[in-house]
Amino acid sequence: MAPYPRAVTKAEPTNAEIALALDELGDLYELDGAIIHRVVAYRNAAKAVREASTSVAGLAREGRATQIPGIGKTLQEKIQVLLETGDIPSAAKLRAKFPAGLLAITRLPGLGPKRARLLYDELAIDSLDKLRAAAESERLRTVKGFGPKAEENVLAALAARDAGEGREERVVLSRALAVAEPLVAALRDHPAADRVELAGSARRWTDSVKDVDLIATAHDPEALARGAAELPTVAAATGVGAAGAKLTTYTGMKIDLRIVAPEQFGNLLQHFTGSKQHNEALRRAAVRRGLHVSEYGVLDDADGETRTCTTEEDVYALLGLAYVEPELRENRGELEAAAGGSLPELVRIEDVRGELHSHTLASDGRNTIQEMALAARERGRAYLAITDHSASMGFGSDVPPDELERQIERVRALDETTEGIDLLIGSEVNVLPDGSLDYDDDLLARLDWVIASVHTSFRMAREEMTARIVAACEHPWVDCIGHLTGRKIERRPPYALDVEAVIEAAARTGTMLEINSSPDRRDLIDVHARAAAAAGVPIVINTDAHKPSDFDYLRYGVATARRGWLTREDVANTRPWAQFARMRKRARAVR
DNA sequence: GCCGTTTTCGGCCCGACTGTTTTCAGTCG
Repeated sequence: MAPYPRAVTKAEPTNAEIALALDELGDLYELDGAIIHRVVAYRNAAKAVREASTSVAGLAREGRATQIPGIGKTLQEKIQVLLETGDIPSAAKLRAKFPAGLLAITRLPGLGPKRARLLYDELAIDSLDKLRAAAESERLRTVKGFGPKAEENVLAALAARDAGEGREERVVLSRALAVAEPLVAALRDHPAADRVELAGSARRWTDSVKDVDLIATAHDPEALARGAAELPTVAAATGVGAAGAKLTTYTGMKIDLRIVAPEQFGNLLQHFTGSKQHNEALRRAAVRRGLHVSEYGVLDDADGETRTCTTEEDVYALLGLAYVEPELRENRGELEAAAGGSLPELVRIEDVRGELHSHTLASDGRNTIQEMALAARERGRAYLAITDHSASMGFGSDVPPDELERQIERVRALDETTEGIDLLIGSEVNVLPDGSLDYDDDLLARLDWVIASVHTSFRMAREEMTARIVAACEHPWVDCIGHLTGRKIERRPPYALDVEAVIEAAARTGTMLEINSSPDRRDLIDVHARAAAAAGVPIVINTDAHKPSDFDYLRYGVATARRGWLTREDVANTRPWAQFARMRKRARAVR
């Protein structure tokens, strides 16, 4: 596979495609020996484009891409040329200068752009095969800066690559937490432990993680490290000592445990929670105040003293910043907000009062209405909508109209006799490829609540898929769109869709958008949820429960909402049912 | 190449590790 697949020519490159072009250009400039800050500027811009919630192509066409942080006049122009011609001239020129195999060499561990370029200039090595041959015949050592050890490392890196090691293997957060949370609990119970905290991307509640970072303090650090290595879920441990241990669980999860002195705990936890972008931006802001932040403390230029912090709050306070919740630490404006006192008060799990997406035996759920109702009530939900699949679902999960009629009666009857939770009858209706629904309007009108979701024909063209979902938004009996993009984390990309256009349609029609909490969906994603809420679209956090324990997925949906800067106000189902009911499109139309 | 409660020019996050060197550049996270 080519490292940078050329997009098929079409009018509107996606943000991901533009980001890929910028990343490629950064890599090529790096090989060309450009100063590193220029290269970094391209990579920062690529990341900003990839995360942008609006169409960067659209912005660039209007000359407004510069409003994305990290994009200036030059990149605005380059993106514009990319839109017009399908390529960036400087990239085409550099591609001709450096063979594609050179990039593969820079991706080997231990060989960066500088050393790869040196081998190319001195020995004309422009492929992994030539590199291997040169290492085997001991010719690498003829180049200044390379020795026998370098040859050995190159051959080891190539062998590891052939064995398929070092693949960027990320696991969905729920799988990582299933391992990490019991491990944290066990370590907290250890007699030598004082504090044990989850750090890293898991603490920021990212969609998936590469490994798990734990930070601890202990009055007997070595005993805690040994205790960690001896836990029953741990298959292997290395570097076990007073500083911590590197563990591998039987599930293959890599765990990095660091044990530090209590006075540095805040600095370490802040550093290892990340993200890289947040920490870099934090340090840049600190430098402007004459302060230098590292994992060990905060060095003050004024007196040459390094101050350590027992808590993260202290680290942020030293820099004149309000405490930033881990979910916000992605350098998406949180530092400016922390400096200006305008950080949002994020929605919490206990704020969510109702569940508006659940399945029972009538479709593909595993339990009765009553079992689901009691499970929801047990978890503190004040209302629950039963929303089985609609008529065309297939695989034996479809609910024909006459069956839905009976389901309405069943839910109404059970609601009469069930204390402590309001039961509502709804449906998760399929949006057919032409944008229509598969129940008649008069049946949909009799329900309390309708979610419309796409479950078929995922591979439609972007324009058609957008029109399909916008049509669903415009339907008078659709209250909410379910799992908008259809992505499955690490397994299935989102379908081609103009999310901006859907958000606009939702705002215009009074349709809500769901954050589906299923840990492999978390869809809306954070940046889309943020954009939707900013556009005034009410967000609903649902678990899409198919069995009682699925109600516990709520924390993943809430985490996505928090990563999207949402407050309790932004999330519609933080309200009691009576209040929520009036926000539904069907209620607004009647009034 | 970007960016500005010191700046429109001159900076650009911080530290560990490695292998090759006589003091450090390149790589990595």
